[in-house]
Amino acid sequence: MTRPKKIPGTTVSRLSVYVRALQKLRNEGVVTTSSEKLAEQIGLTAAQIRKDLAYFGQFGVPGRGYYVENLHNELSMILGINRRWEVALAGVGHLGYALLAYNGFKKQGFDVVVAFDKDPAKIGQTWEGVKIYDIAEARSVLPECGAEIGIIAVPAASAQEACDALVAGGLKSILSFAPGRIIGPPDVTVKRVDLAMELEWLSYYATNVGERG
Amino acid sequence: MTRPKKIPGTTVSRLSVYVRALQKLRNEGVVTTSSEKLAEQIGLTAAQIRKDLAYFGQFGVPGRGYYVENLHNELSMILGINRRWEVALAGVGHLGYALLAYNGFKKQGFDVVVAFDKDPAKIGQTWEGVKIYDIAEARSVLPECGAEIGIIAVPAASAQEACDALVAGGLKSILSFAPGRIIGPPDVTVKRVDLAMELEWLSYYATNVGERG
DNA sequence: GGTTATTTGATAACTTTTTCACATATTCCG
DNA sequence: CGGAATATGTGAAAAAGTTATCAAATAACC
Repeated sequence: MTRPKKIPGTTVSRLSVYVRALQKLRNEGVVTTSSEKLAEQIGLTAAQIRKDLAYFGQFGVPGRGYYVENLHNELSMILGINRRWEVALAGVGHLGYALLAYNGFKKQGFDVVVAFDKDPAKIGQTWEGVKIYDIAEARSVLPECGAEIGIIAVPAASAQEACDALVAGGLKSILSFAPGRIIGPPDVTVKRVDLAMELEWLSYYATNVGERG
Repeated sequence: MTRPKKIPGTTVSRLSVYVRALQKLRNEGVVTTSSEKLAEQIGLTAAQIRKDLAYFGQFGVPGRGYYVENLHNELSMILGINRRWEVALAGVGHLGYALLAYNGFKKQGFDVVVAFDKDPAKIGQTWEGVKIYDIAEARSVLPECGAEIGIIAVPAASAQEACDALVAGGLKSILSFAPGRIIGPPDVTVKRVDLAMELEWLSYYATNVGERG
């Protein structure tokens, strides 16, 4: 019903930014804002914001702007973050543990409820209230614990295996921190974050000064 | 000299992907490849790859393709990763420690050589061979240790302060993992990675099934 | 050594995304 | 209650980015 046109991925990304900005305003007790003010707060253009919102409906009041609380609720609903998401974590190395303990996830409604690893020394333990299972058990464990999103934080060499295991457990949304390509079935969304690549981006702009900044 | 046109950011991002793919081929002993083969390996179109490369020069041989080693070297040079980068880390919490210990950075030539924190219990210690200083000392410590890139892994509330400290120490390239906007001087490049936002992206596509995947 | 098969690099066509501009709707204020 | 001010939503224009096409260049083969 809320899908008359195809939504650009860039718009979806910005939706998160809008929600954050609105969260901040809401905490500060601000009742209304405008595309102009939001744009300045975020560092975008007002037209961009209005265009993005227009994909999903009409949320503003001409002459007045947007009601912060209302817009925040609407966008949260669109993003699907007006609820709690249970998350499964594959890989409890340094990075995995950091993600397990990361408050930013909980704060946004993402709860790691189960973890997997290959290391026998870790399997069976409970870290930060989260029990660690053998990744080979993902298929049987996952359906019971309600997790819908998976995070892969294993070394590149095991990433595809971890992905396969999570998919076998029924997950359809996966965020991978492993370098390298991971291939899943067409009905599974895999999003990658490559930390080293982000640094390479900086390296480029530091090397070719003047291109930007 | 290698800057006749303005390079799209998307192209720069893909450059990293190309370098990774070429690294892999090189390790496998492959001598030549083609835009077609690379495209299939990566999951792009051949035209896209040729277009991207065309921004920087001519690297291929008609009728033959690209010499893997040569192209890898050329692109590494363009990205500025044909050298070692020394990195300063602000924030040695869970995430900071994970980044400190992350092998993926070292593998790509990024070396964390110094760390900062506010916690008196950590200041003065050495973790993973990296000494931890008071963030307030960044201004004096940084110029001596040669770091050119900074990574911010502190809570959102301290992020701007950490950024200011790194900038005061002379850094011009900063990667921030803190949620929220960070503002630096115009000559400083700040790149953000917001982990929770990546999950929200998944949340959107999981909620609005059919939009993608 | 010439002919055929490849594959590039460049240009053109197309698509997507962003910006602009304004008519329209609503509030605010006297 | 009416007029001025404000800010939305949208259609059109501009810009950016992607895909398709093809002539030119090189290599492989006979």
